Amino acid sequence: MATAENVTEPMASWDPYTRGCPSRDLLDQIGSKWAVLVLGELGKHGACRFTRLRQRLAGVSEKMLTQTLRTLERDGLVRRTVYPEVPPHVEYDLTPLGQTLRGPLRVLTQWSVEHVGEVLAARQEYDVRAEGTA
Amino acid sequence: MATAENVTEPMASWDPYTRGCPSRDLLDQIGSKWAVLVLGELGKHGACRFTRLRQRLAGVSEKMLTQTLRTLERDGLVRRTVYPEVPPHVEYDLTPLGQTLRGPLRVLTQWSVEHVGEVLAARQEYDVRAEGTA
DNA sequence: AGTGGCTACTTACCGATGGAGAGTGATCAG
DNA sequence: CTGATCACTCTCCATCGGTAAGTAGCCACT
Repeated sequence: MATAENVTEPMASWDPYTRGCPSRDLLDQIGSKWAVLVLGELGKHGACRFTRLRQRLAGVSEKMLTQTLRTLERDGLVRRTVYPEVPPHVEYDLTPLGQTLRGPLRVLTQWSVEHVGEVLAARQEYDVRAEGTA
Repeated sequence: MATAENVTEPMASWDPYTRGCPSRDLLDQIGSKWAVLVLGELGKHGACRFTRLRQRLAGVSEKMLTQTLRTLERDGLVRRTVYPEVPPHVEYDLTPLGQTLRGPLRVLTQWSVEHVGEVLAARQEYDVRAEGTA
């Protein structure tokens, strides 16, 4: 786990339940809407260009895709490779660190797909009860 | 608009990569900042009152805690129990469906705690490179 | 010569979302 | 009749996300 030497302590007291802890921010980032989908897509199909990624993640705006990729790159989860051609050619793929997130995110994604029916049902039930109360 | 068929449908074609798919919304919800922490906390320590929860999730505003709990309740992940006393007494705990999320979320949380050091290091490196470029 | 197209972004604008903090209602202790 | 408790609820403001248009460099077509 200790790959970094000049950085902060190995782990000691990282706790997402503490205000301002970097692990909370990180948890927020990796759990965010577009980051989950970008990482999932790159994990499944390997390296991908900007426009292709944009098509795969139906509904993402260019602004958000750029922003998400920048953050992921800065966090060392995604690698950005530029081929200096015309027209521009840029490819994105997962770093080894990004690879380690594939499992956790796949599990989460699968959960949402598997249980979305139950959740939808619960919502209807809740809404009906709420109307009765109102 | 509540027909039994569209609710109990097993899964068929639910895909978070599709725009407007309920599974994408759900994935977004369960991965959101406060939902992860609320579910994690209720999963670890069991039933909890509002004020106690607010203390444990250092930094959450009352508004967001209320909102998060409402959403989680509506989605059938959290149960809200009111004891009609004065002063008010409300307890929250996980439903069986909520329990099934404990695993996936614990894995994600652990990942962020374990790898936050590497990410912090990557950020520093990125920022140094960016300054050199600028 | 000029127009448009390709690709990967930026930028400007605006409505939606999230956070800080004060207010609310019911009841009882003092 | 003032203050305390608990779980909200409301208001105000800053930040965020989405939409759409602009940018840069080179090429093909007219």
